[in-house]
Amino acid sequence: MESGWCWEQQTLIAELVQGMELAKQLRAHLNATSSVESRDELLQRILASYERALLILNWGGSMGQPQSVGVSAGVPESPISINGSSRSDEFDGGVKDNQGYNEASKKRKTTPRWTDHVRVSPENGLEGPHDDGYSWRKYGQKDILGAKYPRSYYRCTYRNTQNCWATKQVQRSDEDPTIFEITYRGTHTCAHGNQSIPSPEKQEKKQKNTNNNYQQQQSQQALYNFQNSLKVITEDLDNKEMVSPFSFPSAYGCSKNVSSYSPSFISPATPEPTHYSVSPFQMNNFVGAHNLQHLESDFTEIISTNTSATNSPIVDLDFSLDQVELDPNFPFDTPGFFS
DNA sequence: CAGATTTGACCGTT
DNA sequence: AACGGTCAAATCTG
Repeated sequence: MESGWCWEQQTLIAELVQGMELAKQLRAHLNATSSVESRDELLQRILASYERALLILNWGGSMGQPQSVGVSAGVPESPISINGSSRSDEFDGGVKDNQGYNEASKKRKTTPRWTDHVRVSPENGLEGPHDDGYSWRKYGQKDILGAKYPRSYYRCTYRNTQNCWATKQVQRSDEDPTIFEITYRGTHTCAHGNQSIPSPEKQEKKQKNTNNNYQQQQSQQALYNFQNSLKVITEDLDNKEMVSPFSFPSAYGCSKNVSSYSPSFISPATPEPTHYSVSPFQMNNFVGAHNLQHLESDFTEIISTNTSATNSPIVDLDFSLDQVELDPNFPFDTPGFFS
């Protein structure tokens, strides 16, 4: 934690360089008779790479706030990403009592939180929020004041077995019942969730229909289709940090604290605002879930929707955000940085 | 029978 | 005191 920036610099450079390389590859593909898939993949990887780079810059630079946001959001489950729904980060956490005293007791308060809005199209036969690739277990439901529909509370199925404290709340929109507002809290530290990436939602669905078979098989295809069917609701992004809720990159790590969890994967982001995790795989994989429809969107949106990296095994590298600051001397002129 | 869901009670925060 | 979030016993499901 102490010497975090160095790593960030390296990561930033690495991300940008990677993006450049991928762009070159894509260019080559444009001439060749490569498949659309390969181009898409390259494209997504490029976007992901730049997104991570921006995240780094954003963190460092701005307002010096604990942008837990991004991180946290990062990946936990970013359903969003999958469908590209918007993520309105509202982390409540951090700043205030981020001093880090009693972690346990303040866990809730400091846990980053972000909200996704997912619209389910009737034609898809999906009645609830899509599945975000993780396994959730409902632990409560409550009628919320002023809300027409009750709010459902879910926690990771592996809370006990893998000490995964990710939770989410699902609330159906009053105005448009086809829209579900999903608020995620904490990030997954469990190893699951990846496998079944995007399957049509299952949790809410369970309550209504019961067919959750197709999870894994059609994951990819389903994901793609599902994405297109979901409507992204973007709420005043202006107010949001440009930080992507999701994952990111690699590097933050100058800090050593490599996760306290034993497994080789860990969550993309820990509940503590000052923690960030990094997944080596995310660098290359998470993009998969990103979707094309964002291509036309603006930068902000792209950034805010990222996601899915939820799947890959993750290495949790904790580090303190407080350490992250944009270094005025950052070597942007590093060779190869922009070429 | 194990695991998931339901639901009223309990607790912390505001 | 009200509200939101979580717990946990009862119940359901495969």
